[in-house]
Formats: sequence, C-alpha cells, structure tokens
Amino acid sequence: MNSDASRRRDVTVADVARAAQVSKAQAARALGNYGAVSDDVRERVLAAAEELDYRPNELARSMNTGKSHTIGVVVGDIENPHFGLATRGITDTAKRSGFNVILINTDEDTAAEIDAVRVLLDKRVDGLIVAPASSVETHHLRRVHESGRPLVLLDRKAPGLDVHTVAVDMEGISHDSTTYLINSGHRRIAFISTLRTDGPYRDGMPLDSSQISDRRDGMKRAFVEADLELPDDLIRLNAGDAESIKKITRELLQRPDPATAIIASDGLIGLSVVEAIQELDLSIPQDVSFLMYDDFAWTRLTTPPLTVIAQPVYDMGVAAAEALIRQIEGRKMPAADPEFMAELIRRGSVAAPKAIDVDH
Amino acid sequence: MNSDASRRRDVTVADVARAAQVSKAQAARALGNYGAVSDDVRERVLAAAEELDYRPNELARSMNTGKSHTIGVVVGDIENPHFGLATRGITDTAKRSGFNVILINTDEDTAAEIDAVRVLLDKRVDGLIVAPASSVETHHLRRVHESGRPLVLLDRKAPGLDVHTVAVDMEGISHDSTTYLINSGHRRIAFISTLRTDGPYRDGMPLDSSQISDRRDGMKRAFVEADLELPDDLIRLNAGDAESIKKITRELLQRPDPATAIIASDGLIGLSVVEAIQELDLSIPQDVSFLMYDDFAWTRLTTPPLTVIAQPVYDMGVAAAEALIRQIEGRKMPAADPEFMAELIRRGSVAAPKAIDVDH
DNA sequence: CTGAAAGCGCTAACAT
DNA sequence: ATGTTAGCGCTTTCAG
Repeated sequence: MNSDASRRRDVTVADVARAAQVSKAQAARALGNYGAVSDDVRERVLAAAEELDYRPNELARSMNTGKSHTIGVVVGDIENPHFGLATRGITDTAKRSGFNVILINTDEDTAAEIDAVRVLLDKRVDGLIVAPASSVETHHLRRVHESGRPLVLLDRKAPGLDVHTVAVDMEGISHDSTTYLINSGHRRIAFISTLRTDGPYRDGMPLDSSQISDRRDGMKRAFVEADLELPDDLIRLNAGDAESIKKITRELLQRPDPATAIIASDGLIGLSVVEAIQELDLSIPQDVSFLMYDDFAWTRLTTPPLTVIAQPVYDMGVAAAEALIRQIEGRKMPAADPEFMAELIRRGSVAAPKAIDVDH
Repeated sequence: MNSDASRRRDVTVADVARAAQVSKAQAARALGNYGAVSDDVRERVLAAAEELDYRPNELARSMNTGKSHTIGVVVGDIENPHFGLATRGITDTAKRSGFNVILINTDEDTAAEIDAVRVLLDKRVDGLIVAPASSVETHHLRRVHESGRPLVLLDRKAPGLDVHTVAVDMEGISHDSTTYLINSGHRRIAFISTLRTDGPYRDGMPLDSSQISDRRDGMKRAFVEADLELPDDLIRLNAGDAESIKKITRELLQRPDPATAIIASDGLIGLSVVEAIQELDLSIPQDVSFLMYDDFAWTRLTTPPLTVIAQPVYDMGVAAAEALIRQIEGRKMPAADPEFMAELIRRGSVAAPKAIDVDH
C-alpha cells in the first residue's frame, strides 16, 4: 500500500555504495566500521545509508564472520518463575555484552532437548546454556562440547561431562534442611518431585536428575547422622500436574503412618501441596510441617508464611551467561565452577510434629 | 583435544557431494529435499551426510531463501509470570509450526523496545510479536508494519496502527469489577499501576498504555453510571519496586479518608500491596478490600483467597503466534481481531467496607 | 534427473 | 585510503 517503503527489496551495501559514489568495500568498511576509511568517505557513506534507511543484514554478516552474537538457551519450562528469573539473568547479561538469546522450552523432555540443541547448532549460535533434563542422557551435550562450541550447564550437573556448570550445592542444603526437620522432631519426612522414573522410589535407586539425586543423598545423610532411617515410602516421584500432586499429598497425609513434614521439590509443586493441605482442612504447621525449594515472593503471604530454600537463581543466570560469553570470546575460564549456595529461610511453616497418635 | 570432531571446519554440502560422488547441486537437493533427485542419488547423499555427520548451516539457508524460521518476541518482563505464560503459549505454538523464538526484554522501556525491534529486524526474523511498552510512541512499530514484516501486538493496543492485536477487553472488565466494588459499598477505590507518567494522575490525563487507559475509562464509566465520581486522588501511577508499592499502599490506607478497596494493576504489584496490608496489621477484606489483575495460582493460597481478574494469557500467546505465522505464510487473516475476555473471579478479598469513621 | 554457474549480502584478502 | 576479487554455504536458474 505504502508509497515507497513497502514492497521494495532491502537496501544493501551495494546500494549505499552507489549512492555515496564509493566502492562496495569502502561502504562496507564505513558501515561495519572496521578497516581504514577517510572521514570524507565515511561521512558520505553514513549519509547515504541514513538517506536510504540502510540496515545491515546480520545473517550475511554472521556468514563470513562465523559469529552470530546469539546464544541459545534451553530450559525445561519458562513458565516456571524459577526459570523465568534465571532467564532474566541470562538475557540481562547477554544484552549487556551485545548478545541475543534464542530460547527453547523442552518440557523437561530429553528428546525435545536433543532436538533443541540441534536446531540451535544449525542456527550457528555462538554458544549454549542448557538446563539438562537428564544428568544421564547427555550424549548430545557431550557432542556439543566436543565439537568445540561453548556450552554451560545450568541448575543441573552432568557427571562425567567436563563442562562449566552453574548449580547450587544441593546435597548440602538438602542435608541441612532435613536435619532441621529432624531436630524439630520429625521422622516421617516426605519428599515430592516431578522427576519421571520407571516405577516408584526404591532405596538406592539411581536418579536421572543430579538435582534430585543430590537432594536424596542429602536427606539420607541427615537421617544416617541422626541414626535414623530415611523413610523410602515417603519419597514420591513422578508427580505430574496439580491434581496428581494433590492426590499424592492426600495419600501422604491420610495413611496410617502419615508424613509429619513434606518437602516440595519446587515452587510449582509446593503450591499444589499447600492447596491440598488446606483442602484437607489441616493446618500448617500444627498438623503438618512444610518446606519447599524456591523462594517465591508469595510464600511470604500465606498464613503462616512458608519456610523455603532460597536459591540465587538470578545470579546463577548471570553467572552462566558470563561464563559462556567469556568462553565465546576466548578468555580464560575461572579455575573451577564456583558453587552457589542455597539458603534455608525459616519462616513459619515448620514446627514440632503433633504428639504421636497412639492408636495401637 | 579430541581425535577428529574437534577443530575441523564444519562439513558442508560440498563435502557431502564429494563423498557421494555427485554434484553440489544434487547433494543440496537431496539434503534440502527439494527439486528432483533420483532414489539412488538421494540414498548415497543421505548416507554420506550421515557418515560425515553433516548439519545444514541454517544461516546460509536463510540467506538465499529469505526465511529464517524465527520469530522475534519483545516483552516488558519475562520474569513476570504473566509474560512467562504468554511466552509459553507463543513458543509452544511456534515450535509446532517449525519456528524458533528470539526473546528480548525491554523492562517496559520504549528506547529498549525500539532497539530490540531493530536488532530483530537486522537478524531478519520472519515476523515480530511485541507487547508495546507504550501505546503512543509507536513509530518504530509503524515502520515495521509498513516495511511489510508481519507484526502482531500482544496485550496492549496501539490506536492508529492497523496491526493485528491480541488483547482483552480491558475497559469492559474494569467497568464490571469496579461496579462490583461499588455495589459492595465502596466509594474510595484505589488503583495502583507501575505506568510511568510525568507527574501524578490528573483527571482526563492521557495515559500512554492502552491497557491502563482502558482500565481507567472502565472505572470512570462505572462511577459515572452509579452517579458517583471517580476519586482521582486514589489513582496512583509510577509505582516502582516492591518498596515503593508498599509505600503507596500505606499512604492510601493511612490518610484521613483512606481507600476502602485497592485494585492492583498486576500480580507483581498485588503481591507487594498485600504484603504492605499485612504489615499494617490490617485484614482483608474486613479492613480493606482487594482486587488484582492476573489470576496467579498463589492467590488461592492466601487467607482469604484473593478475588482476581483472570486473563487467558496462555491462549493469547497462542493466538498471537498463530496470527503471526498465518501472516508469515501469507494466509488470510481473520476478519477482525477477536477480543479475549477477562473474567472476574470472586474469591474472598472483597467485602463491604467498614462502617464509615465518623471522625468529623 | 543432473550439473555448471550465478548469486544472497556481507567481509576479507590482496592489490593499488 | 581505496578498489578488486574472492569467498562464506546454501539455493536456484538454466542447460543439458
């Protein structure tokens, strides 16, 4: 419709060069501002570019430089504020260094992750940040790394893969918070996670996610140190949507030997657990203690406010992006992966368990 | 370090062609699977590609086809679950149609938005979805549209810009919920938004954001219909971080003629408002009624659960992506922008105001 | 069906 | 400082 801007071919350096009466090379140099250009030429070129409304084709540029100034980010679920915040840390940092971000969601599905990585590689991103769905199926990640493309892992580790990883010390915080519960008098401590496994939890079962695996190990160590046994029957994996989480919560609380404390593996799960508890007309922490990973702002608003495990998610996003960009730009990497520390924030959802029911 | 995969140049169609003993053109045809290729050739090429671990260079591909199979998304703040969900709707839909998403955050800053749009255009995205920070400064968007690049607006409208827009009927829902408050007995109804303006709110003041402007109009209409006047002094814009929101909330509640009901413009604001109310040791809804935009899951968990305005955010993301892709693929657009409907979900945070203080 | 060759828009030698 | 000439890796005429 429009008079001139409409259906016309994009204007290229050649057009600008012609208008400025210089060679394509000189125009390109002035525009890309590299090489040697006289003030006179630069001026004319810039003026012509302005006049013609020239915009560089970054694709073409990337083709010969080999750099796309784009990094790929692969996460399980942006909808989860945990990743939302981390992504924010990444994009803020990327922008600051002149990088753009292509974001791909995997729904925590390894097949989707493999595909995402391939797509990103095909698009010639300069580097990748991946929150791997599995700490075991990492062949695709190993290939990225071996091909020489910078790669940084976020949130989850991949044992055996020598890649810079930004994650918190999960074993430690899990141990500490479990100990806290034990010291508060709890023995029947439940743990709910969405991690998908074949069949229910069994002692010593290998867990695909380093995150969950480490948490299990931390819990176990806490119990062992207290000369107690980790109640395997209260470790509930394969939680899915809200309804399934509520169902699990009900089971945990309505069995003969109910859980007296529940640990939710993330904020989304925690939400449904708390809701289920409320629906059962039980109160926190009188009837059941509650603890969850992720310090979402709303946890301060419930009655009582929730005791949570805070992770420096934004900072981790920043750190991941910084490490990646450092790698891309060929600068030295820090000697070792700095471990980020999670923190137990004691608010009001943990108390001593009720006096034991002496049914029998 | 690695034996072969390491420092070698990427393998190209030429390499595959050589290995398969065919021309570059034939190899490209087989690989890109277009044009005419005999079964024999295709087989050999594919085998060679597999063998050499060939991966197409999407940049090069995009260069001659002109399509990048990438759409740009520009939002104010991914960290906000509202946008997180919308983004999820977009990426899910994009993936389904074979498109990738480049995401850029603007912090609701128009300058950043202008820059983001330019970057995306330079990267030759096939189309753009923008949640414009301003409904007034839209010159950059107009240029996109006029240049012929598909563009869809999300969440906020841009009057005068004839672009497909996915947004909810804000005036309507604002009117309805304000009426609900008025019918509950409220007259002193406050509204808090982060919209940045020059100076405090004045009656009839032009508001840069269609969203906020429409909400104001809806409130006003509700008051007018009830033969009342909208209390301009309770319309508070320029709210910023959590602390500033709390401060505004305190002012609203501690003045001589305090607000008896507060409407928070989004879930992030709502969070801080509720927190401030709790800190003042006031209770909802006995001391003050509360209503907020965004039906975040946690609003069901507070005591009382919060009355909110739910918007079909995910579906809107889907719709925006679908509309954009339809445009990209040159298919017909629906006659008009379908309006999405928000819904007032009455939970427990609205009640009649306390008997009026008869100080004077 | 196949191959040679041109070209997308830009950068990067290489001359001058 | 400037221009000429090759490419980057792929798609796309155009002949055969």
